[in-house]
Amino acid sequence: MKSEKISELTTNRLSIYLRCLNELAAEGSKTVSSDNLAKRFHLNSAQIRKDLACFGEFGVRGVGYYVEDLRQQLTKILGLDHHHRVGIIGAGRLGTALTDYYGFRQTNFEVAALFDADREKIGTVVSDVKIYDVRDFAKIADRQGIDVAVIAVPAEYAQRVLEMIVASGIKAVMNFAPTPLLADEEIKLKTIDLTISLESLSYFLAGSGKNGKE
Amino acid sequence: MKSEKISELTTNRLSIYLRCLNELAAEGSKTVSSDNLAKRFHLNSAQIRKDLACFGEFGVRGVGYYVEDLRQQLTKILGLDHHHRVGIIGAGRLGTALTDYYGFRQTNFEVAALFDADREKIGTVVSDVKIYDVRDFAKIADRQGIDVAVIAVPAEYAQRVLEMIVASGIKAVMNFAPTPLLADEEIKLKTIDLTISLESLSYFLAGSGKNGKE
DNA sequence: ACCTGTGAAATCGTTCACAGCA
DNA sequence: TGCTGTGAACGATTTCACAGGT
Repeated sequence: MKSEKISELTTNRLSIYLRCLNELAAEGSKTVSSDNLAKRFHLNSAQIRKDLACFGEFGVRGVGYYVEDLRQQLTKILGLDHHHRVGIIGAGRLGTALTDYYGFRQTNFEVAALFDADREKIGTVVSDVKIYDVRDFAKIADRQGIDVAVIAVPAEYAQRVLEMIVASGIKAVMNFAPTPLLADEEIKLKTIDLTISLESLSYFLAGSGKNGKE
Repeated sequence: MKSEKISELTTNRLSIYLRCLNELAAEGSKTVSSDNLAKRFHLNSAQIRKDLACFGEFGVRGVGYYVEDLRQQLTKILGLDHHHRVGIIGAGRLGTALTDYYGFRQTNFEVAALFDADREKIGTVVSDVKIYDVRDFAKIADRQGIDVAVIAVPAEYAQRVLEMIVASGIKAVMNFAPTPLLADEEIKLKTIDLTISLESLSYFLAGSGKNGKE
């Protein structure tokens, strides 16, 4: 085990390993080797061993990893044994679609409240989640115990919304606005920029013929 | 200029530069230096010059880059001067939310058709886009000139849907199902895995106190 | 015989530093 | 003087290859 900085690339892969272990557990497998795991997605087995070695020595030489044991370890490492409450700012199409995104529930995240500036929307309910006035964000976030915020507003408001979120003491933010945001070091900000992904497809199609692959 | 392989990290940054150039052009700036661009997002100016140098010598020593010229060059390189027609498979919350996602229109992408397996949905219209039977995908895709597919179905169907898409001759695919998919080399597959992003936030909150940042 | 854990090598990406042109 | 384009240094990540445990 090494307690140095762990790269996000590594933790992202842990998510993938965990999913696979959940499947293996459901299928009744008792053990699995890194080679075996590597073949499922096409990864290198050394990478899997290295990723896991960041957190401890979970394997047994000559045998592999015990599926159930590793599953529990990864669940704990990723914090998936804790419940989180999510507030989504922006009750447009995207915000409401996310409200009942199955991935949230699956991952122990619960959408507790939506926020918008539109008078028409405030007070209404979407998928059992109430839409509040964005000006009451800090108050509601505190009252509801919200610890994760999702930014689903147009790009031009995103930075201001982020600042409001940070001011309310929330430390984990997911941003869907297609613009890079600036935040302090202690905030975990994850931007999902669909426009960049689209333009990446566009680039591929423009130069077409040449290689693709993820 | 070097015609070697260009990394996706580079083309992703081109998207960001282009956005910025569009703003600069709107503000009436005539020229901009790499140093100046670098300060807007906090990047290194050498990286910007290197990224651009992959595609040609666009700058002028002592001056910088001509905003309008570079804007047009990048638009062309990213293929944003071409129109694309999108088919979305899965007319659930996510699929329909994407249907009128503003980023599509902005980027010269047009959602031409939705596809679903649910009899109730087939034949109805969402935001002026018709929902077709997924079994007719190849036929409709061909008739409508669809060249980009979006997978917005549950994870367990995603691989099969991808194979159907590839079989119909489409080369660019965006996948929202939280599972890594396998595709041939000549297909450009971009997976946007919200579950991994969520688990990344969860990991951060679990080990909290320690550093965040994008 | 099999499989992990890990140094060492290879690859990929970023940043530095400066030559060279306007 | 100001700024680009780029080789060289640096840093991060991946892969190789094998020692060592069961």
